[in-house]
Amino acid sequence: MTRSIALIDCNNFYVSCERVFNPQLVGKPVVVLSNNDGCVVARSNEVKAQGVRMGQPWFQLNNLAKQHGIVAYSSNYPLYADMSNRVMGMLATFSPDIEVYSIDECFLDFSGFKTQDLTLYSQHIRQKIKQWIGLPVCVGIGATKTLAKLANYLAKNNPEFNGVCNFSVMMPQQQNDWFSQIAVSEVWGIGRNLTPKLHQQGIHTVLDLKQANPASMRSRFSVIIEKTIREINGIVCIELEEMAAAKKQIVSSRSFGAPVSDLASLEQAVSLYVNCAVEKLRRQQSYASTLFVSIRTSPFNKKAAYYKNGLTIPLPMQTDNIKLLTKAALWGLRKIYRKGYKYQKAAVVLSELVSANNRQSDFFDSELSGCKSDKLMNIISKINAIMGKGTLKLASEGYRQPWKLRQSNKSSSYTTNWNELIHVTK
DNA sequence: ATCACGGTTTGCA
DNA sequence: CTAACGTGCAAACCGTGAT
Repeated sequence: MTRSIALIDCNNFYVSCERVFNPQLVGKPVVVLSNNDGCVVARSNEVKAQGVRMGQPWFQLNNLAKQHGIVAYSSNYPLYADMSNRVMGMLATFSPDIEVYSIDECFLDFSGFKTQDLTLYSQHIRQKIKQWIGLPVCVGIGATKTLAKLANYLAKNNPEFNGVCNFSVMMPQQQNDWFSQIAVSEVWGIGRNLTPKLHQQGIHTVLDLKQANPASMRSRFSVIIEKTIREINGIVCIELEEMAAAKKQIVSSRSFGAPVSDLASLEQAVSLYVNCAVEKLRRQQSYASTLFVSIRTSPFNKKAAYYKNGLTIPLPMQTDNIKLLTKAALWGLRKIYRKGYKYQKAAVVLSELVSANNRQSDFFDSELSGCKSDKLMNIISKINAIMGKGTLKLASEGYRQPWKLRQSNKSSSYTTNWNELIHVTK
């Protein structure tokens, strides 16, 4: 049976979220910046038209921003996460089979639905999400996830589709016409490194890739590209994954708001990152076997000396205990710390994760795995979940945090914090 | 010659 | 006033020592 898979993608998601609560921004050039107000991570159409690239450092855009009056927001992740949950919750009512792919994208399996009805059904979905949440979305439909992604790309970039492109009702010849107009780099899984290599092979458009030989492309590149080619030809190789698989590795890394030289500040930052990683670890009910801690100076600063180092620490037992993990991380940090450098970033990685039911119990079952501290951990997690992140924390995180993120223009957390709701009326 | 390993780099979104 | 460039994950790769 031919499948029908839809990809629903929010337009310029972060920018659109800001516009919901600040409608004067509609029609104006708006960007949202990454952590530390470093790079552009979301652009309104007006900004894209100016040639601003995804991931471009904000400081490089000073002149252009002044010239065109570009409004820049610091990223407000609590707001975007909450808006995303609302969208996903609504989408789940339109099909029983759903994969939340990213904060702004979602696959719905419409297999078994009448393909002729899907375009109208998708228009209905768009209209409801606009009406109830305020966000604009586009829908792409195809026989595979890769085709759904491509259909979505067409829906986004060609007004004649009115936000919905359905390959399932399109003639093959017409599909190929579109494919011949889309650059191969737009295909899901074809990134900036594969693109020039494909160009060398004479593959420039999606149609070129569709007609390439999957087997020989596999031997030349990888199995990934073989799957991609087959998917463009309508053969499902990438299944819908309704249950998010447990992560094999959990990373918490962040750049500092200002360079840091003293060990004490690094210790605070690393403690916070361990906290953050452990929250994720416990949410997926896993235990870590090793912890990796690393620090580095800025690779961009040519005037100051560069230094980076990291250390993998095997843990005496599989654990989710924040005290034990913090202790290990700080021990590692002190090993790799060198005086006299301006550090810009630290990271904590938990790996060799095992899920709760596969966990090996410790023969000696010491206090570390025992009930006492586990109970304390559970209580800390619960209180933080109810009262807000960071309500309770280990003292090693520190009270004043001069190294914390720069966020010079963050909007209010309108939907997740009562105290910030007031700003809506100001 | 081949494998398992760990650590590092690459690639992608 | 100046300097200022993200994060998270997995797969691929690569050197090493063991078999």
